[in-house]
Amino acid sequence: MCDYFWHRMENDYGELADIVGAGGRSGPSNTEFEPVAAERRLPSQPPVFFPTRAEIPTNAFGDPFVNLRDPLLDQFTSVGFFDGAEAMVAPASTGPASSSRHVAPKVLLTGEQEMKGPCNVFSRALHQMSPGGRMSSKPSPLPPRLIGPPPVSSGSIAGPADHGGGVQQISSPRPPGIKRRKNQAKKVVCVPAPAAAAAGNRLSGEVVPSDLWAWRKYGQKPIKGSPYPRGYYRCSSSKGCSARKQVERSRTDPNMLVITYTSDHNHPWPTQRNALAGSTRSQPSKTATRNDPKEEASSRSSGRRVKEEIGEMEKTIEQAEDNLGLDQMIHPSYKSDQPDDLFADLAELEGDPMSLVFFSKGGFVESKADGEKGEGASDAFDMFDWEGGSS
DNA sequence: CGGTTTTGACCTGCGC
DNA sequence: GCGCAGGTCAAAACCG
Repeated sequence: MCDYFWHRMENDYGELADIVGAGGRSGPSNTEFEPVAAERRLPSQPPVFFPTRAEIPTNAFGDPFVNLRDPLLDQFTSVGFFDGAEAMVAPASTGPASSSRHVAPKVLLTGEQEMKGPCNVFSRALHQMSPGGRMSSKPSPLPPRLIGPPPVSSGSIAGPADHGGGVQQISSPRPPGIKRRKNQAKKVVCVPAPAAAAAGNRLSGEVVPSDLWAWRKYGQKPIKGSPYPRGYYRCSSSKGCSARKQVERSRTDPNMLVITYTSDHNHPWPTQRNALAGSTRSQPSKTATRNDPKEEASSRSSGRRVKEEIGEMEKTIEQAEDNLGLDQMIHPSYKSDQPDDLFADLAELEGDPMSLVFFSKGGFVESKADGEKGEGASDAFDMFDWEGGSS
């Protein structure tokens, strides 16, 4: 019942807003997922640490990753991380702290390997991952491919072998009823939907996870069997880049976003974020689907609040980025049994630059289970549970 | 002006 | 071959 919670707080708030918002409107209501509680989520000193990109191993896509179970398809697959994630936001604990439980994720590796232990162990495991995505039997100091401007090959970075060779392999058969169009390299990332958006606020869905690359939305489709639409994005950093991603809410847990990356980038990391016109829509366009005016007004209000809070955090983060010469930041690791110790624990982890953030959602998932949220809704989290043994 | 999102239409893979 | 569903295109509108 754990999730990693890397939220990049930048200006492209609208990227996933529609996926999130659409789900919030049509999905089950989760009233406990109120807009971000600023005092809990946004400490005066954001607990962020800044490993250099050279310290993060990457796969053939140039992204850090491990293999996790695809929560949508119930399969193991290579999972990329939001290496471009910047700000992190602690999940709002809706239940009493004493009943909360923070658990580090279980990392499921290709080849039935599993790795248990604290997040720091996980981060070390990342060190040992080969760029091809398989767990190396021998620890290696650093993978050949490093984060940072990746080498640009004449063709794609990954190369043909990466697609055909099953780098992003799936180790279990696809369940019936879910078909896949092509045997295409994919990596799936499961992240919590922003809390405010999960509450059904379309406009407050601006608080969205993002990554280093610049994406342009080119389509959205309703998916059969799912109440949530799927958004289609392609890389807009470079013309001719075939990298794409799909974003949709998890069917098993509407509070989770499932982001599927396909193809690879054929260009270096963008040195500058796309904060261009049109990318920061604060309100839906005239052609956008309109909500109930009341709902919309309320959403706008809460969305504004969240955005203001994010703005403060963003300043600190960007300042840190400048100091370190980074385009983006990587999150630290976190594991705690007491959610209130969150930021204190983060401070203790500062010495480990390879640590990655894993915010457990266990506490409030449990509290939700006591309420209107069914147990089944946390399936996606169970898969990542270190200690629950529920996977 | 150059970027974005939205959205209906069209294309295409897959199962029957 | 047909139909369905997912994926993509492209025009229109929006945004800074």
